[in-house]
Amino acid sequence: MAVIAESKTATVEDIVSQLSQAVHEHRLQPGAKLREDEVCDLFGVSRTIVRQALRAMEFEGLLTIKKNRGAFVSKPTLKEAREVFQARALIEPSTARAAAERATAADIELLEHHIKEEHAALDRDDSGLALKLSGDFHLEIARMADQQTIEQFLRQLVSRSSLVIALYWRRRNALCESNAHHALVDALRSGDGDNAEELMKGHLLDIFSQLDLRDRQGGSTSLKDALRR
Amino acid sequence: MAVIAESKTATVEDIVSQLSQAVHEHRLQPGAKLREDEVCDLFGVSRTIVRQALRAMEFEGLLTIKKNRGAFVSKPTLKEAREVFQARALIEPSTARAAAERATAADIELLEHHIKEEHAALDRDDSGLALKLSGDFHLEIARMADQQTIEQFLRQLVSRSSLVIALYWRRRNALCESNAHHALVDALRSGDGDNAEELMKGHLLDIFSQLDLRDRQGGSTSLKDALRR
DNA sequence: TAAGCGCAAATTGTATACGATCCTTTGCGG
DNA sequence: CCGCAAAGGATCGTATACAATTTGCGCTTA
Repeated sequence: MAVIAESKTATVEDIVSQLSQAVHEHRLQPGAKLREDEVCDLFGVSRTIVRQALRAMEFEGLLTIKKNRGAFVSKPTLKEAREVFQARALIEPSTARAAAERATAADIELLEHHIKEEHAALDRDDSGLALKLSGDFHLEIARMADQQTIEQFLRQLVSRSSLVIALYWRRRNALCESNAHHALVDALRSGDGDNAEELMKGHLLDIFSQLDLRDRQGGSTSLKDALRR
Repeated sequence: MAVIAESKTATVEDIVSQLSQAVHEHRLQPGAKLREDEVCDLFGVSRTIVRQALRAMEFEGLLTIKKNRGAFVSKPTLKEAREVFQARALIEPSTARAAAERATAADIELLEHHIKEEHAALDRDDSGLALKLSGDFHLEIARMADQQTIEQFLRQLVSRSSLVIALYWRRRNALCESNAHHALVDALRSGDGDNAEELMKGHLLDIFSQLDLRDRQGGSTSLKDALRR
């Protein structure tokens, strides 16, 4: 786990931030275990702080804490994966509409800068960072809509989306969704709420369609079945 | 329902549940302070457990923890109050539609039982309990829709709605919204998704229209008194 | 009398020690 | 050789002790 320790004592927020980013960028894969002592050593704090951080990430859906077993990066089930994107499809289109009606020039510039960074990350083959920036793009739109409650929910959904993508994405390399983001920015700039709403709806459907969310009859995950080929 | 200290050591969930219920029923008013030692004595556990419970309630939006100051029942601002009901208006209608398409006879019976309890509580002049049951009614519908992610969000929204109502409700005594709930159950029973969606939308608008936009100072309540009923 | 300063009490934040639980391994018996 | 059980180690859960911060009171002084 390539997380850098802080020179001075890290806060709960520092730990949550760094660990979250590691999950978002798929440096920590679903199922990975986070031992408390290990995190303590990495950040140079006591277990009290680490446990607060892990608990916070559990609330966000990033971790699953099993009693007396430890904290693990969540592994969303197929049902949860579908629910995440159903919820996003329910929330984000109208949020994009609201954003279009409120977007300032500075907002647009920020989004364009965001897309540029995303492209740069892809050019560097840093698909993990690109994925995180892609998520941040959606969050930025929610922020522009000036709906903090929705934004908070969306933050959780984007986090879980990252886990879903780690588990169910078909082609790991191709993340060619920047066109959709460009089109969205255009709609936001022109204040076209209808268009922004439709584009966002289509964009989410597009992502959804690229997930392999078919029922895997191996849901049993029986070891016997898995070994017989 | 027994409140006050348990004979055997209470768990974090016990404390969250009882404190949450106290907030939902307005026995704990927005702005009330929850001192850690006091909660410790009430439930007979150490501060470690109490702090976990308070932190969990903060994540749900019920409490606001100020560093080195303590935990207080949240006081949603006017903007937050609007956002809560805007979010509910966004989420709940489609949830009601999904529920209508999936409702079983047992589900309908449960909802009717719920309404009966709510009426009984109102007859007993226990408006606090009636309010909580009213919120649970909405959560029950989300559960019927089989959307756990949405249900989880709605749980937070219902919690915050309780705070909003405590602060901004016009007529504290009159909670005559059971008609809307009855109509909803009828729509759910007949599997009429369109109607359920419309009824839910209207119901939420109705509640929203009864909120008072003037600023109001909420009285503080003693924790001990609030938990003893 | 009102304002300002400072110390003490109360309250929360953090670290650590101890106890409980779970998993692995090892040893014995079949 | 295999299966079951007990012991040991590793890890987490809880309580308590100590440190840091805030708050409120009382004193002083203009």
